[in-house]
Amino acid sequence: MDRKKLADLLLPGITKTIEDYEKMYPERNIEEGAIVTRYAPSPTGLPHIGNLFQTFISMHLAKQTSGIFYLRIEDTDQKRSIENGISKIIKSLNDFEIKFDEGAVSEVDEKGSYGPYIQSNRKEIYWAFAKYLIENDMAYPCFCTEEKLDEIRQKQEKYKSRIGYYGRYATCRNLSIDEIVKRVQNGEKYIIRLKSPGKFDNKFIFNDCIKGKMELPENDIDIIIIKSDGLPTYHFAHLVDDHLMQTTHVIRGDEWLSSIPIHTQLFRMFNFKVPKYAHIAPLLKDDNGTKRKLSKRKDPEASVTYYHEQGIPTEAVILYLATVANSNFEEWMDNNKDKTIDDFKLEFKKMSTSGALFDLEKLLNISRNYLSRLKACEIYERVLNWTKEFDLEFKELLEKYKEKSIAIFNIEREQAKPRKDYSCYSDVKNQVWYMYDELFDTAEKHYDFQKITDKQEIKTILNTYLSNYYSPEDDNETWFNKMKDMSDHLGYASNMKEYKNNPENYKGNIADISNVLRVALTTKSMTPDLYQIMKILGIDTIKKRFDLI
RNA sequence: GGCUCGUUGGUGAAGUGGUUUAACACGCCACCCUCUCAAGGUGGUAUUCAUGGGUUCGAAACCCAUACGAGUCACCA
Repeated sequence: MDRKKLADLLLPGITKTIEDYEKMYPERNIEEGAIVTRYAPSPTGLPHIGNLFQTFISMHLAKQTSGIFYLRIEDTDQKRSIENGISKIIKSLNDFEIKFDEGAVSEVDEKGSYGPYIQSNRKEIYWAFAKYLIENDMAYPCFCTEEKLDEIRQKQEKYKSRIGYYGRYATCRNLSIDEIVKRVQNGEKYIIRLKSPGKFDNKFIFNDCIKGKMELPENDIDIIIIKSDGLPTYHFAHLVDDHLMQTTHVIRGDEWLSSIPIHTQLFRMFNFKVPKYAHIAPLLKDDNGTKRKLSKRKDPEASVTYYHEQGIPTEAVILYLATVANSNFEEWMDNNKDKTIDDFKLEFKKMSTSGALFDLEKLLNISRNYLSRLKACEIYERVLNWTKEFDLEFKELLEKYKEKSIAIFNIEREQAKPRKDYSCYSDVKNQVWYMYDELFDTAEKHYDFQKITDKQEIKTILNTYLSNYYSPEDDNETWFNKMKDMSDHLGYASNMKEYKNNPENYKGNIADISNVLRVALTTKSMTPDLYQIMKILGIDTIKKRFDLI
């Protein structure tokens, strides 16, 4: 029997050849320098923030070079797949404006002419490629059982050799064709291994787009390319898919870096052009002084649903990830206020070679800035949307008092340097609850009076203000002048400088008076502009709240 | 254990041999601003770039060693 027939015996029923597949997928019509890249998750769960980071980078690079960003589903480990995994992945990325030019669009549909994009539908393609290797004596069947492999491993550990199926440990490597045929006909189970031509002592230079030049040993391990379930391993699928789909840049987590010897070897054995690789360092978390990879199980902020629940705008998350990707992004954004993130030129060279600590505080700061630049009505829509899922009580108030709510959100907003009160939608209620009678009346109140705490004096101030000074029609300036007048009248300094020079001449100052009004109305000593708050609350509410003191 | 990568402040980092007495941003602290807070303004916040050697007139940057950290070594991706 010759090798061609042997290949047929091992991987039966395959009619197409590599050449056939090459012809099926025409060369991509893209410009010089365009990046074709992909996100290739296994559908085992929702993406985490690290996946989002990676997809943001990939999509952005593809866009800025007029390239292609596609979604390929790596479901070759069928045990771990979850139900509707594909749709869930697509949806949660869509929330962050991560969109694909081609690839899977649901469990059953896809778009683009380089598919199928779901690996479990590509079995015969992988087999055709594996057959080619067998025919050319570059792959062979391995009959070793799990126990046998265990035995080899133990022996290697005992003699402190490198672990793996290679060299003299690769016992199935030199089986004769006759013997293979015999064992196959006996019904023995087998998998297909690569006959690695590499030598561990040979080094080669690899140039990563992010990590730069490094020296790596050749791969000499006869890795498995087709598993006993007939599906390919990651390494082999990567070769076949990224070749046929004409990926120019493989952008992925740096846990793959050590597989580079295998991957480049595979491409060379087929005489295929090796794609460029960019290995992204992971997002890290400080865990009692040591840094470790952000983990979905241990860290709530690692999961993308966290941002949804907290009401952190997805735009802010992306802005933060952009600054982590290229730290000059923030400065660029500051200097290019008229441009959007899409105009920013992301560079591999500026990406960190070691992982960055994930800084939630910084993210919230970015979020605060982002929200401060939105219009009051936009804030209203977004907060309302968020409450629909997470705070029905507040949702009803927002709907009932739409105009008023927008007015509240507009306090100190339309100015050159707007207030930055909210870092996320879930913050909003805590900041403005006292503006709604329903919430104020039922709240347990802790009045935060500061300097003036004497009940009688407080009452005097409130009554004097209401009967002699307050008028709902006053504009800001009039309102403030009246505050000054009242301060003078009651023996408090209306001029802060004056007060600082001669504090002993006064009972206090205008700030103390303002504090009394502020706290009586809101219970809080720190709020936005008091004039505007009073304007929105209205005379009736003001009276009612003063009466409570 | 083998292989590989990394180590600049509380954080993200800029920086690839000489206006660096280390940019910028977040955080923190102080002060300022005709109401508080926020914002804004001003200033402070690494005598020093993991440690030890070396190269050089000159090093955070180049070389070597050590320490520490990370990744990987599956019929998982």
